[in-house]
Parts: sequence; C-alpha cells; structure tokens
Amino acid sequence: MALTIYNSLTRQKELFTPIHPGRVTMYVCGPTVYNDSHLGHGKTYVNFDTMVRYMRYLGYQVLYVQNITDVGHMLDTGEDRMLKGSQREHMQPMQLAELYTRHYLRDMDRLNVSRPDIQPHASGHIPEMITWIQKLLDAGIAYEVNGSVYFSVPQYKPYGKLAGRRISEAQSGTRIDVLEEKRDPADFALWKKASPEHILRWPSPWGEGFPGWHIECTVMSIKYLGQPFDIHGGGVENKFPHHECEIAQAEAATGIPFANYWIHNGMLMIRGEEMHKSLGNYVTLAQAFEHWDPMVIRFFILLSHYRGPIDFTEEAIEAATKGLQRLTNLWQELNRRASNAAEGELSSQVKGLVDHTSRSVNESMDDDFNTPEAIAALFDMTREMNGILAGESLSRASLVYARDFLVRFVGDVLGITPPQETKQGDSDNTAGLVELLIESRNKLRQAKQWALADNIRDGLLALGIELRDGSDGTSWKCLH
RNA sequence: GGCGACGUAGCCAAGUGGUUAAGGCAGGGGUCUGCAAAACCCCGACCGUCGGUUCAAGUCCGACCGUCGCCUCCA
Repeated sequence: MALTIYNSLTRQKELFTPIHPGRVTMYVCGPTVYNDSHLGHGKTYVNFDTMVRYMRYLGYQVLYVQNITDVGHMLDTGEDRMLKGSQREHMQPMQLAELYTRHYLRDMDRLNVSRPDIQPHASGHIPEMITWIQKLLDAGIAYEVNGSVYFSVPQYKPYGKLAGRRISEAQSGTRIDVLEEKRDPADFALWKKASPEHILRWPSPWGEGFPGWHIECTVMSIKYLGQPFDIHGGGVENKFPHHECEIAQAEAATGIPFANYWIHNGMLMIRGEEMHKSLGNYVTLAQAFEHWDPMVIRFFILLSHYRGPIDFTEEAIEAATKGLQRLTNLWQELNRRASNAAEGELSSQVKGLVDHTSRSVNESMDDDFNTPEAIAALFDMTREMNGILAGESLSRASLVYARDFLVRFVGDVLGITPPQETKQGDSDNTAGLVELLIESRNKLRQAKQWALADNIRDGLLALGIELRDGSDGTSWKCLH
C-alpha cells in the first residue's frame, strides 16, 4: 500500500505522488505571535507534525516550512493585533513578537512537535512581498488606490475553487463595511497604506504601509519550496478566505499551480464550542500543562482523526491519560525486563505479533494518517504482549524487538516520548534509596509483617513512587 | 441566507457496500496477589429520524431533526 491523502482541493482521497520522488515540500500556516498559544494551536501543529514524522518514517526527505506572522493584520475594527498586543503589554511590536515566538516554541517543544526546517518571519520578507505585489500589478490583476493595493477578484476566474464558492454567491457588505476604495467588495488587500499612528510600517513603491493578510504565505512558501510545491496545510477555518487568496495571488502572478495537495485539519472545541476569548473558554497551552502532561494532550489529539473536530472535555482527557498509561506501562515493562533478561533467540510469537502490528499501523497511517486506527492496533498488541509477558520469561532479543517497535512507531512517528527510565546513575541517590527500602520491605513481607510492609509502600506512594509486587520481584516507578 | 462538515454503546472514537460494527475510558463479574497496584479473561451498541437505490447499507441517494465550522481576524 502507499500513502493516500485527502486533498481538500479535489475533495477526495488521492494517492500521494510528490513532485520529486522521495522528497516532500510542505508548508503549514503558522501562528500570529501576539499572544500565548492555545489548545487549538496544539491540535493543529501536533496533527501536521505527525504527518511530517510519518512521511519521514516512510523515507521521504521532507522540507517543512512554517511561517511566523509578526507584521500584524488589520481587524475589521480597524485595529491591528500586533499593535493591540504591544499596547496591552507596553512593548515594542517586535519585542512582543519575539516574546510570543519564544513562548510558542516552548509550548511546541513540550508537545514534542518537531521544529519546522524553516520558520520564516513575515517581517523579514517585506521586499519579496513587494516584488510579488508588483508582479500582480504588472499582470493587471491588481490595482493601486490611495497608497493601497488590491487584488481584483472578478478578474481571476478560478477564485473559489478551494472553498467551493462562487464570488457571485458571496454576500457583500452585510457584516463589514465595504471599503469604498475597493472596486469590488470581494477584492482583498495586498498592501495597505499605513495611517499616521500605525507603527508597523515599511516603505514601498506605493508609500509607507504594511502587507495584506494573505501575501506572506504565498511569497514565503514559494520562496523556500518552489512553485508548485507538494503540500499546503492549515486549519479549516482558514480555507476561506485565507487559503483561497493565497492560491489566487500565487497562480494569477505566474500561471503556475500553487500547491498540489491541500490538507485541512479540524478545530478543537471546548465543551462543544469553538474556543474564543469572548466565550471565556480560551485555554492556553501553558495553562493546560498545569493540569495535564503534555504527552497526554498530544496522545488525546492523536486519538481522533486530524480532519475531525475534537471536543476537549475533562472526561475525555482523563480517558486518554489512562489509555496512555496502559501503553507506557508495557513500554516500561519491556525496558525493565530487557535490562536483565537472558540471551536467547527471538520468539516467533513475539516477532509475529510485532510484525503484524507494524503492518497494521502502517496501513492505517497510509490511509490519510488514520492515527486513531493505528493506536487501536497498538492497544491490541499491548493486550497480547501483556498476556505473553505474564506467562513466560522472554529472551532479551524478544523484549528488545518489541520495545524497538514502540520506540520507532510510538516514539518517532506518533511523537510520544518514551517513559522515563529509572534514574540510575543520577546525581541524586533516589534509585539507591528506593531499592534499599524495597529490599527491607521484602524482608518484612517474608516475615509476614504486613502492616510495616504496607507502611513503606504507602509512604513511598505519598512521595510519588509506586511499588508493584510481581512474580519476579518488586518494581517501582516515579509517578510524575 | 449561501457554502461545508458531522450525528456510531454511559463517555471518547475507528469503520464509508458484504462473515460475529475496531480500540480506549468508565461500569459489572472472574483470575493472579498477604493486601494494593499492574496484568489477563468474560459481559454492552444494530449505527439521529423517515423514505429510497441494491441480492446486500452506519457505509450510496433524498428529506427532515440536531450539532458545529466558514462566509469577518482566528490553528
């Protein structure tokens, strides 16, 4: 089987064929860095990161580009988000952008989202944007009015092909005041003249101003990935108008297709509603991490298909926590046993189980990155492996074979970091002390001094160390 | 109003034409264990409603009900 991807452009699953065999060029719309990242960012970037990881696992050389928007865009209230943010925090706009870029990367690191290969900042690509706008003017598909430049939508026939709309259908002027200087209500800004109080401003052939909402993605993706490139991703809420405009700008200027595959991921909801500041249900990743382990949040996200919405509820997160524990318990147990297992041949039963699971998860991932189905197969394997583990002592080779599969798939592809190894060799003496207590407790148990033995176990548990008495001795793990 | 998505067991969530509808959580019953934890075994849905197509439909078509997104910055 081979990788198939649901392409928003054609509205169907298609066999993925990159432009250059063995290589993938991919662009995903990044955040506007004027505020802390929230759970919705978490879902989007975990979704796309997992795709990148899987394609790399398949052997593709992936070039992954994601922008950082730091130039500010006009809200319909006439305000600029970067400007608003800097006033709120009493900072210079670029200082604000730098601060929240760092926060964003910090949060993504905790979710184990691998960093994009290139993270171009919009503010660093103003000259390229100006050049591109000039191209559109030269092509006669854009026009200048009072120091601003607009894209003439009626002149670009394919407009609406991504979102499935016709411009005649668009209700114009119902909810926003149509700028009188635009020739058509559907026209969108490529360059806006800066008002005197606007700090974020750059010189251009049309006077001082700032770039329009969509031009940065068109210009930066093509600059680093070429035209066309393979995959363009982003949240569904950006399908229209943002992505539609990106296509229009790119293709109208050059006559060359923009991106071959468009991937849109579903939104994250909080108790059934879109997360929105005005609804008071806005949860930043930093806040979420205070309650839940970032790996639990990542796992929770992957438990649903990327294209669907996710409803973030405490109950669902709790279920994900338990499920992940089940998986990591096996991982940990394999590690523990492998460290002192006897040499021997690879068990054909284990090999069969692991190989079967490996094929199964690959098929699921090949089918439009179906992570929930792949995870179900992992749980099947977990159950059977636990059964085997309970019945016989396996050779080191068998344990390592199973463990390495988890490292490759759960670790490298799903991006779930392995359970922490017991801290042997750490600078502190925790491991030694715990082992000593276990030894003493087991002597008490042999003497049937249950109360004292339980006292030690309860005391350690209160300190976050859990003991498990097994047939082959007592193991322990830190609970945080 | 226009465009689009979705509605599967108490909760979360795969499955998109064909043997007994994955998996996780919660719940119930067992096994193991001094107890606990972990683990294993057993138990649950006829797929929003109503029609239609088909030898055969959660799975395709239509209508209706409900939820959500986009149409305005948004991951």
